[in-house]
Amino acid sequence: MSFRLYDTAAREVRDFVPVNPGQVGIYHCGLTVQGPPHIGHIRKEVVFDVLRRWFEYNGLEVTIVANITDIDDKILDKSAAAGRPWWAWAYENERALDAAYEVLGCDPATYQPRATGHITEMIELMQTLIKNGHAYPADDDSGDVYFDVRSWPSYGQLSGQKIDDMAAASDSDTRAKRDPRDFALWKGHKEGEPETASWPTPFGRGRPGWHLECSAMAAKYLGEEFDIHGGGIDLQFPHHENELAQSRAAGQPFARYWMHNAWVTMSGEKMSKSLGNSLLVSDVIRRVRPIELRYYLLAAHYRSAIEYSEESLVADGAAYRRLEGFVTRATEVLPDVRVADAVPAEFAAAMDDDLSVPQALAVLFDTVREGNNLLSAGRHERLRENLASVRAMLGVLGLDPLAEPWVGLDSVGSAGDRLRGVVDGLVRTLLDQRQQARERKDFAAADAIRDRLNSLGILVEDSPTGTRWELAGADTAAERNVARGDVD
RNA sequence: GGUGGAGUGGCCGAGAGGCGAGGCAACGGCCUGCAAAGCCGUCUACACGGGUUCAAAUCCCGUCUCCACCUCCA
Repeated sequence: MSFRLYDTAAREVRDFVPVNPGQVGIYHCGLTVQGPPHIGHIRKEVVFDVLRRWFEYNGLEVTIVANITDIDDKILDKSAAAGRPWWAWAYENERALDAAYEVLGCDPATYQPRATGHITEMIELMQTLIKNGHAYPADDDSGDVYFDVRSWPSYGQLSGQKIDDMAAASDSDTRAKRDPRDFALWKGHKEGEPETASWPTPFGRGRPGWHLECSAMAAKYLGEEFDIHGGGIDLQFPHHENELAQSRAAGQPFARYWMHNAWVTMSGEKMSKSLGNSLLVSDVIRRVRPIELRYYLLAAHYRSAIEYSEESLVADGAAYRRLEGFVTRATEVLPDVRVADAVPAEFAAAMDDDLSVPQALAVLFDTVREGNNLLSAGRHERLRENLASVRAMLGVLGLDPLAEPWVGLDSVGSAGDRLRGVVDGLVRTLLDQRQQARERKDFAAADAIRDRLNSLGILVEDSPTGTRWELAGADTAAERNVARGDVD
């Protein structure tokens, strides 16, 4: 493949060359599980899911490691405020995050290591850094361990900043620091913090500084040199800058490419908790189908901010239903079409160019328009190729309505299957009566049946091959599958 | 103070010297008993002021506005 990726460190698009031919190792920062995920958090997951799918389409073997930061200041603060153990709080939010991945059709990471499970690796890394002269334990008895930024000349290379222009680090007390910019590798245990939130080290009891875990875990699972390190753009500094400094100072080459996605903003500003809960993934998927939310989050280029609005979310839902509608109608005519092995060259070229999803979507929409024309013209042989191609493109984006996880009734179970059969049978009975009315030109009666179904939230659509019905605004893929049927 | 990004048609959103990206909405037409869906068409935009060029949304200079990061952030 001739994939090109914008590398934050180089500030330009670079040819992608993996460390090991045929394989890709990706590390992206999961979440600090201090609360349930909002749609900004999950955008990152969707972006990296599309990246993974594109690599897999191209035959590469992909390993994805996404950390879970399950101990930090905010987790301690919020769990204490809620009167719950920090570990219960963190784990509950980790499960909410996993549920959000799943509902948006993101394949799980190869592994999701937790910070608290890698204390030993962090201690080893600190010892290496101290031995190399790049870190030091605080000489008060705080138990803190700091990275010595002055000892690392290229500190600031990722974010393009000079040490002397930076503000002092505020993540810990500055008294014991040699330079105010030094950052904490390890935070000594403080009075009033739970004993369970501290671990023994040669430097005293304490807990991980945020940055250290990623250096330790990335090296453990992906090796000392790996392909892509990613996350939200805000992580560029300080988090990724610090990771890079730690790992390089410990003698590791670390990531070859740095990939950062932009924000979901509201009213032009970064999303934050003050905006309330309305944009939690769990809440938004009550208003739009998860697959439409996925479309919304991937339709813009990953390096462009998405300015959230209810209107654009709804508009993108309509755009997705245009794609889905074609697949549905064409599949009714040609039920045995398989997904094509290859996507159109123009689509591939767009994806290869730094994951240019907007241009790839333009190719997809053009192909769908052509497909709709073939469908009306009854040109089934060409339609067959067209549909196979459309589904291949949708598959790369994780949006094929006939592929997992969007199809299949596993989550509904046999009771749901039976219910679907019952509902379909009832609706079909009414639609049969409507058809009889239409045949005797009693359009008033026919329209009355349709209006009645509409008022129940059932959309009725006639086509040359029969009448289709569908539940309007179904909340979930499972529900939609339950509540949908075709009548010949 | 330092670093980086952005301003595109009613809305969303690509592009980065020359052939109207794409989507949503609206309007007109075709199709339909009527709808819906689909198709065809219409709406010729690039913050502002200069400049370079045969040609500028794109390059240069200046101005305005907005946003992010500067050690808790996806």
